[in-house]
Amino acid sequence: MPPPSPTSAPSHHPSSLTPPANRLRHALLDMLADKAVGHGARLPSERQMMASFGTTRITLREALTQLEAEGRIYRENRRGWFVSPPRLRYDLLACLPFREMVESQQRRAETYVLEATHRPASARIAARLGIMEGTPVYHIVRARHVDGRPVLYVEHHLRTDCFPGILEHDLETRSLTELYRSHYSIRVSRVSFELCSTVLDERAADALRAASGGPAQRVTRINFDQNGRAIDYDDELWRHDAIALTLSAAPQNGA
Amino acid sequence: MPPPSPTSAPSHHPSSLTPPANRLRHALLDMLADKAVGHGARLPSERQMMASFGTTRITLREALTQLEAEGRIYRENRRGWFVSPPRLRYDLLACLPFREMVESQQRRAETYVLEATHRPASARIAARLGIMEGTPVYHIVRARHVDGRPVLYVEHHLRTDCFPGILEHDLETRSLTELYRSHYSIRVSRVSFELCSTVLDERAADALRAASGGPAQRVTRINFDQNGRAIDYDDELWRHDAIALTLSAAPQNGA
DNA sequence: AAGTGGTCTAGACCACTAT
DNA sequence: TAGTGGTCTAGACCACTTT
Repeated sequence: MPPPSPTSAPSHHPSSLTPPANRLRHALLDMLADKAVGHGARLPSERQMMASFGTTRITLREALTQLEAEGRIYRENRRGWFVSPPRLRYDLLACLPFREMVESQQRRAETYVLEATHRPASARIAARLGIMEGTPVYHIVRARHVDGRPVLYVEHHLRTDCFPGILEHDLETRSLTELYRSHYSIRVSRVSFELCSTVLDERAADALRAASGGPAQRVTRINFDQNGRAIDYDDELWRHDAIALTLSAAPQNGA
Repeated sequence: MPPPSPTSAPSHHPSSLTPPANRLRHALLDMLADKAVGHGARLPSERQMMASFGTTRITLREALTQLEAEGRIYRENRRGWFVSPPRLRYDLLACLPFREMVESQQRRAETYVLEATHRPASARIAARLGIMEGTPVYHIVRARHVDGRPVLYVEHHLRTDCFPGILEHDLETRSLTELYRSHYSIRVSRVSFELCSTVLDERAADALRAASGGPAQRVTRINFDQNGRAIDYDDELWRHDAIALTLSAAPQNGA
């Protein structure tokens, strides 16, 4: 690879066909692949990379942002750039508790409760749960880590009439669906998802040590019990490079 | 916090508490909401906005890129910025043909065939179809538009032994699954998805009048017939602001 | 031909993290 | 306190789209 020609006299280097940003991207890809930069490893500082690749901050950052969008690297707010670990596979219909899902893939799970209160249901939440606006619902907010990296910010909204006193339980260790079954005799018999790609809002970004506005995958989910009643509504925001959603089922068309 | 006095005498405007980029974002949001800028409407040119908001090109572009990531606006390559129409709802298990899905939401569908050939299966494709690497497969590439906007780039890979001569049919008007049934007596009885957020590669970007590297939602799909045999493998790249994936089913856990 | 977005240069200051 | 990423300024040239 040619030395990063210093400012003047770029002369006749062979590889100067591709524009700088793209060359930069490939150079970075080489760095990710060739070296022993394992998953989660930190990249050199931007100023170091700037110097070693001979570019501007802005151009470098564009290349980094591109790789971030591709899901190959990620950043922690004001802390630097890191190599993305392989995506966690999230089987939507397996409905495994988070810990089991993570551990079955030989990875380590942690959960932190950020909030566990009740509050009146907003219009949106009430609509999804089929209750009156203003009815109290339990509001549980958690951050979940994989191998020490915070990747998921969830807000759960539970019908209080279904789960009286559920906030008293240990919500960092136990799975909600397991509590539903063991303490309230409620089983989830149908789930309804909506998925779309967005960005992290400030609260989520905060919990994930990310920059607000970073790329995210939203997974919202409504759980129904054996009587077809909506019992809770979850709003999940994942760091977009951290998961691959999977799904296998029979199609439901009448044809 | 001292007002971020922008160079020359902007005087004493009240809203100078928030940093410029965020103020800009809100100003743009106002523009999207307040005015009669309907879905698909074009935004003013960057230089115009630069002037009217009193910022730099780079700062402006950052705000625009942010709104793009949020799915509120999108860009067409070198043509400008546009207001995103509402997301198309894509029910993964309904398995409706594209045209029906779109038209049932009161929108207009168009399909263009970009390629219809056969070629030896790559290792990845062979693995997904359960065939030997190098076995020929049909390769169909299509671009699909909603209300005149290209939003989906798909590559289909079909087992040639299942669908001899399928390339002779009209692939712009007819749905593949309908052809499977009517001409080959093959029904899709199971589907398997993998979803993740990525970026548009050059070919997809080209077909979607987008910039390569723009945000995208990948949906890959394997269809199985009534005998459990993988019959085709689709790789879909959507403009990420164009869809919301939905899904409703019974969970599959044994518990 | 004019105007647009895409890309790039060469700096700067600030808030925050790490030491 | 030194170094980091986050943000911003003030320009420039090019390829492409549109008129």
